[in-house]
Amino acid sequence: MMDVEVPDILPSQQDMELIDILWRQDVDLGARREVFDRNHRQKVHALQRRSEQEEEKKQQRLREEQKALLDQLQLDEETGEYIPKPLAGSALTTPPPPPPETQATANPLELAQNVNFPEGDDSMSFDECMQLLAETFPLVEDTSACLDTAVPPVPGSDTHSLMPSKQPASPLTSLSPAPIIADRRGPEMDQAWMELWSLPELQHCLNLQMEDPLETTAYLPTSIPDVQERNYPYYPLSNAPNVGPNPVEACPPTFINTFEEVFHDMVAPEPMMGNATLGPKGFCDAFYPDPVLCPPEAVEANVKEHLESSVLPELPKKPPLNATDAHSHSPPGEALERCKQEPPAEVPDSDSGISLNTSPHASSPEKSVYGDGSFGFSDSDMDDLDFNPGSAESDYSEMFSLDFQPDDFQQSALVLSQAGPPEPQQDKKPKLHNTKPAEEGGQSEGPFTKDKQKRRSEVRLSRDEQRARALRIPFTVDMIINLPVDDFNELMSKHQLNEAQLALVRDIRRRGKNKVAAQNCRKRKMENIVGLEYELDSLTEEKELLQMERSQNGSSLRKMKHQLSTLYLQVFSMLRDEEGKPYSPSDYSLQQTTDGSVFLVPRTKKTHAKSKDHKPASAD
DNA sequence: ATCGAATGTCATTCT
DNA sequence: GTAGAATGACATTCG
Repeated sequence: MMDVEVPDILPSQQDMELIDILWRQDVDLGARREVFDRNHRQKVHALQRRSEQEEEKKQQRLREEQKALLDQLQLDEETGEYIPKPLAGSALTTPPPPPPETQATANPLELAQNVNFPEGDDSMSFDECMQLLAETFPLVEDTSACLDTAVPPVPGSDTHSLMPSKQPASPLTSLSPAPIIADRRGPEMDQAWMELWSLPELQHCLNLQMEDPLETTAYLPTSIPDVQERNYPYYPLSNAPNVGPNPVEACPPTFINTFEEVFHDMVAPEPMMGNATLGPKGFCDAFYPDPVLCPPEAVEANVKEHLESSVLPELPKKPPLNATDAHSHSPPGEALERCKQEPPAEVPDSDSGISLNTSPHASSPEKSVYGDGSFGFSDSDMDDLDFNPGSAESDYSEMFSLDFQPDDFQQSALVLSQAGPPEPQQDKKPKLHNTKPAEEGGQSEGPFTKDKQKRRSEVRLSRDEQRARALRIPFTVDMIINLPVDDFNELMSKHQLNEAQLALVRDIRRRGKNKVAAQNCRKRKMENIVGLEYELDSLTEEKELLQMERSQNGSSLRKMKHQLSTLYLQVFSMLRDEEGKPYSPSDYSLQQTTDGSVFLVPRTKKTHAKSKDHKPASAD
């Protein structure tokens, strides 16, 4: 890349005089001498020679860079967004997108700072530069604010510390020529930029970038603020804050000359694709970092241009009022807000009507026009509507005329959030088809692959919505399903619905209620299963406890029996008859009555013993 | 291609 | 008798 290191060997006096002569010529050409010191002049000289030698190299490299910039966009299939590809080793590799605006605004400053200047020699010129900025741009105060993103605010003469002379020459300097080139104002440059922006390739890239302008800002060429500041009087100078220290004063003229040559080479034969990665939002962000300062005409013009070039060709029959119109006819401030808030490419065929159930009232033109049109159609839904003659919607539609327009359709507009306002018959089909290209393009499907379940349930619901729309039923499905029977009947009586509509409404109500009932039933079933499982567990535990207790009782019983038998024999051995002989345990047994008395009963003659030997045992 | 889970829908019965 | 709830059975979708 550009070798801007100062050679260690100081030039001779003769060389310095020669360089001085050359330098005066440069001064006569408009360059400011105080910016440069002797080393700079030496660098200038060396760089001039190198630039001549490497001119061909640079051209080739720049072409490759342009190609690489085009390849920097990678479609994230998961989110459907274009995200930057990490380009390891490439000088154009920019920091990760997350705060794009910050990066975009900080880059010019970094570019200016990355130029390797001897510290201290440029402090004066930098102060002058800042002073010039302050005099030129009324909003120069914001410059410090912008600088805050990269370096701490340094007031007054301390601004020279902003020049990070310690930093090596950044490859960005050589690979981002535009910021420096743009500093060379002039009609030829204006013309070059005008031609650049009018190139079809650039517009094509703009269209691509409009798919996700938010990400695009990460690719904003660092030159954009300078470009719009200097070459487009159309844009106000209010964006000067993003410029930071004016590179034209902070940069050696050889840099400028070199890049100007390169720039001309780039602009003339082929478009500078590096800058072409601007989408409308990136366009707006780059040129008008402050939303208030962004001229809505610029946003509107770019949005229009994009929509006309990329979106509208896919909409053979544009609805009477589409998002483009809404944007175009809305106040400029709103247009800007939309420019910043929503990707324009998603507006016409956005499948985000997913949340139709959540907002019953259309609050914006986009919602009323497109939100109800998409209904979160899935491909299967589209097939049902368009290619499946046996589908319910088709049945209803074919059996009865779809020209039904309730008398109080306008009155019931408040309940048409889901069904949407009545549309002319011819608008339905094209609108349904319009949802296809975006889905097939993978742009709108990606984000929804994460939420398939939710999407699916809404798709289910949308089938009845489609049918209701097909028959021009002036109620929302929610109303049809959830209204109490009295209110529902009252609503039915208010509107003169034909037989098919009534049947559909009742079917919708039945299905809706049955759906809820099925959900409740399954929920109950699951709860029952869970409860039974819990009960089974508790019963199993109780059974184990009882078994344990039983075994303990058994062992205890055995122990007591053993003790009892021992005691029995002990007692029995103490008994003596009249002759003093012990009783035989095989012939007699001890029995105890309820009152506690113990009797000796002969075993063989139990029946008689009770009546005959009622004598208490003489236990000693 | 197959399987299982989740969900929607229909038919039937019960309240 | 009707509407709604409950539920089994089947279909559909999707991972």
